[in-house]
Amino acid sequence: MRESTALDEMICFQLYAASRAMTALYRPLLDPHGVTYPQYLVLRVLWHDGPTTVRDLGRALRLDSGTLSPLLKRLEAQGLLTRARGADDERTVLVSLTDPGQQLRDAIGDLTPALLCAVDLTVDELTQLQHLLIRANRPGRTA
Amino acid sequence: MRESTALDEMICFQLYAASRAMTALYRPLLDPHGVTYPQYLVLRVLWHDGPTTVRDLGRALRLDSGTLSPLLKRLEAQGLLTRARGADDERTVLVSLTDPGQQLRDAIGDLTPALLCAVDLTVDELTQLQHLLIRANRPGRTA
DNA sequence: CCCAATTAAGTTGTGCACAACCCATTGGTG
DNA sequence: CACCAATGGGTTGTGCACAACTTAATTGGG
Repeated sequence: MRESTALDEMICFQLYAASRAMTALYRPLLDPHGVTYPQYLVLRVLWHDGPTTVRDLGRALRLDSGTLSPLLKRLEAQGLLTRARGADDERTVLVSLTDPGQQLRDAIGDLTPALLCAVDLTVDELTQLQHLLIRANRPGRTA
Repeated sequence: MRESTALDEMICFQLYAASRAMTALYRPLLDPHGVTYPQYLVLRVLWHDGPTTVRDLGRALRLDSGTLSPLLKRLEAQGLLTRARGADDERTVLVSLTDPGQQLRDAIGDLTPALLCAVDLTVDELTQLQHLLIRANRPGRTA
């Protein structure tokens, strides 16, 4: 049967499908607040770390400026954050939350319970999955 | 520290990051053949199952016609497949591989080895990950 | 000091993902 | 037969992801 249902292919498809299913779970929870899942991830970094450069946001989320620039522009247009050129280094742009951006943290609240009950996994299995994914995200030999 | 690095959030981000990292691994392998990762998934279904309706492709890949229609149109423009309205049911469209589409299977070959050595996981861990993802893709209580 | 290489953001173009819609065909049911 | 809900596929609009490129600022070496 050749490689029709080979191991790696299955894992890769499951990963791809699970990632899309996960954002689909977040959608109805975030939609009322007017933000998407990637936007929510950016906000989480800002809630946790305070004002952050575009470069550091990119490092944290593994996204480049081609993705972040328009995304941040949309969040800025919503009044959730501001962007300002760095004083010391004019190349950098520092992203800071506005008051509405800060308040959104409490408005959205903790999404954990809603998500946990939507997945058929125990807490142990989730922890296991998390550790495997973290290791999977740390590639071995890129060459 | 509130829910700044909560369990579910970490897993969801790891899933999101791992999925993107995975398609990034496929990109250089598929690029020379002129297909993307989602296009490759469609081809795999066709290689495995033969002519398939758009509806069944959507069920297999968990994608709707809004995603599949333009994707299939691009594969058709490349001469890799053809689309034809069903004879019995005029609503359905049957997707069939052309000869070049069939030959691409051998041209691309088995990508497993290249992918395995790019991930820092043992075969056992990959199997474990696969089973967890399969269960994660089977949601518990949607309501 | 000056210039080349590097870095930080942004822009452009392509393709995926999905919601919201449209339309034609189908398969009942009255 | 007439009607009507359901189904299959397509289109439109928005946003994400990324490659490739551009521009401006910075840094380091001669």
